[in-house]
Amino acid sequence: MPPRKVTTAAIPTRDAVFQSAATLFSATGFDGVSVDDIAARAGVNKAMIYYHFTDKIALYRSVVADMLIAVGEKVAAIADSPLAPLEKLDRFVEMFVRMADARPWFPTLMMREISEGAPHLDLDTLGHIRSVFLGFARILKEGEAAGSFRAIPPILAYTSIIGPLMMNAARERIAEKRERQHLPMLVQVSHEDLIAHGQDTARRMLAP
Amino acid sequence: MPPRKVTTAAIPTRDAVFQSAATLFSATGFDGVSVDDIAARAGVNKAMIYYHFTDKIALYRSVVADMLIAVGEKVAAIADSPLAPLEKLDRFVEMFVRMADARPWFPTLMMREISEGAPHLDLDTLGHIRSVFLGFARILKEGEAAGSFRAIPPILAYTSIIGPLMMNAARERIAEKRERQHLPMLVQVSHEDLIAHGQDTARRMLAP
DNA sequence: GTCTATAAATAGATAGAC
DNA sequence: GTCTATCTATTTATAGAC
Repeated sequence: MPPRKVTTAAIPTRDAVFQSAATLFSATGFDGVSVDDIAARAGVNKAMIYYHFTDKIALYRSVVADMLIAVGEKVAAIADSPLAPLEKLDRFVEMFVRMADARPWFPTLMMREISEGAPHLDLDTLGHIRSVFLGFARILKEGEAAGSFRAIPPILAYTSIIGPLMMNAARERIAEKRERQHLPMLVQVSHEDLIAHGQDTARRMLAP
Repeated sequence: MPPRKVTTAAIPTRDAVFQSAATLFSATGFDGVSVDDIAARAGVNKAMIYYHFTDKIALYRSVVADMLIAVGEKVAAIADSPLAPLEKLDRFVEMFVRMADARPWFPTLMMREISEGAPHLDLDTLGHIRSVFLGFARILKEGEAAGSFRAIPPILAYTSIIGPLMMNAARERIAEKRERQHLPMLVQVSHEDLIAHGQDTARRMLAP
């Protein structure tokens, strides 16, 4: 199956709006961003947003769906691969950190939606979220059956792994912001260290 | 030192506003709540909010400060206690879950602030956040010196422990919301299970 | 596809009577 | 301390010219 793309790659104005929206929504959330802000940052006229997208919430959902579909496909690919469960676990952690690096708005945006009870997401989008979790749960189940992992409620294992990764990614966004504002820096953690720590913690948590 | 209280216990209107604000801000964030909403839920007139608090952001900050000061004091008490480092770690996890139970808005509100880069918090409030972290770091350092814990960057240990706890607390709020809306329920995790899991994961992560 | 202008609703905040 | 009424600014969204 070819990777599904929500953003079609040849509509410059639409893409500019999409990128601007993704950045701004992640920085201040759905209510914290005005359509004027998005248009200004994209360098396009506000009316163009309503031409290319239905309305503000549709634009927001397309940003979220784009991320979730991409992550869901990667998780499924890892779960379906012929790797050993322990290796799949490592790949899952690494994939998550890399994804957050490639789409810096992903962790902050998801953290906010989770903390709000996902009021801006429709059932389709919630289905994408569930797909990511189900892919992870498959890895867990396989490892448990193989005796590589001990039995843990999947939701606890899931939040224990992605919770820290999301918080650290969000911290990174804060650090960038502080740098721009010339405030005292926070302690920085490299992506390699974060991956190694996440993998190590996950393995320790799931060791029989 | 007696526990400092931000809410003075004998001003009914002010307290009603405070409680209403705490609930609503945690549900939809600073921008997602209108002063009208807060007044309506508190059953008081909107003008009273501006009488008892300076403005919307001052009200928000007093809600956040109230939570952070309480948590900071509890962490400091644990760090200062004569317990062994491993016991302190257990107490820290338990305290965090109980606090989230007593103040259901705390984890969601903090998750949102973190994910937004804390744009609504002043330096005083950020200092309270830092106090909580520093209390935890003291426990970590003591355990490291005693040979009970291996060396881990404190910020990684911190996010690895509170990240999952916050995500699960936020999940609980979502579950309540779905129940009210008669949607299919999410898997529930009891507080006791959550505490046990958090303690176990923390011990495994820090084992030498 | 892109722009200007504007409608319609809602937000935070305050003045002033009681 | 509490309420009514209102001011001002901002927001989402659209109509219509080009």
